Amino acid sequence: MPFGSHLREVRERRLRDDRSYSQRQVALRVGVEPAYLSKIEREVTPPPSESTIRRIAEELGQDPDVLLAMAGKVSSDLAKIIIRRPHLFANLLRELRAVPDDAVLRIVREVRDGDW
Amino acid sequence: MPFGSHLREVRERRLRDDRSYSQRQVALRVGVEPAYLSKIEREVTPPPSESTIRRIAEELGQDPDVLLAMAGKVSSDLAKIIIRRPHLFANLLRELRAVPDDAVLRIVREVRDGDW
DNA sequence: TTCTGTGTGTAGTAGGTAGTACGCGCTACC
DNA sequence: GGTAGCGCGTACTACCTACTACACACAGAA
Repeated sequence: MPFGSHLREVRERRLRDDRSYSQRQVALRVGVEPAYLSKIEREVTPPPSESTIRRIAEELGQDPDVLLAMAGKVSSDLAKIIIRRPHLFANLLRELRAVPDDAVLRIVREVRDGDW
Repeated sequence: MPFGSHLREVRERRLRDDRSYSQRQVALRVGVEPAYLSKIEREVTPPPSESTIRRIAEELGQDPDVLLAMAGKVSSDLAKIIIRRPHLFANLLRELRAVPDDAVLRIVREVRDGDW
C-alpha cells in the first residue's frame, strides 16, 4: 500500500467518530500546511521528511518504522546502527533476507533474553 | 575517518607503486570529472552518490558497504531488506545495537549454517 | 443566505544533490 | 624550453527535497 492512500485511510477511519481528524486539523497539529497534507495523501507530492512522518505517525497512532518504510525510508537511528558496523550488519541482514519472520523473531527474543 | 581523506589515503598508497592511480586516471576510470574527485578527496563537496561510491570501491578494491558507511549512507539493497519487514528488522537492529561483534557474528554463522 | 469548515489547484521558494566544464600554476622529463 | 601530466580553483547547471502561501469551489449548519 502506498504511503499517501494509507495515510488517508487511517485518517478517515479516525474522522468517522472524531471530527478533529479533518485534513486541516491534522495538518495543523502535525505542523504542516493543509494543502501539503492534501498533496501527500493524493500522492501528488512524494512523502515528507522523516521528522514530519514521525509527527504524523504519532498523531495517527501508527508505528513510525512502518510508516517510514511505506515512504521508502529507513529510520535514521537504524541507519546509524548499521553505519557504525557496516560489514557486520550488512552480512547479517543479507543472511536474514529470506529467513521467515518467526525465525528472525526467535533470534530477537534470544538476544533480548540474553541466552545466546 | 572521513570519506574523502580515506579515499585519498587508499588511492595514494596504490599510486606509490602504480602510476595509473593518479586522481585524473582514477576519475577517468570511475567515470567522473577529475575536478570532482579532487573536491571529494578534500571534502569540499559531500560524498558522491551510492552508484559512484560503488564504482570507486571497485576501482580501489574497498568494501562498498564500508565506503558507503563512511559516506553516511546505507546500501540501498540493505534498506530494501529492512523496508520489506520494517517492524521486524527495526526490533532486531535496536536489540543488537550494543551487542559485541563476536556475538552478532555467531548469529550470522548460525543463520548461515542453518542450525537455528 | 451567509458563514464555517473542508479538500484542492496553482504558484513560488530556499536549500541540497550530483555533478560538468574550463582554466590555472606547478613539476618532471626529454 | 616545450610539453605532458598533475592537482586544484571557479563557475555553472539541472534536478530534487520539502515545503509555504493564497485562492477557490463546494457542502452543511444556523
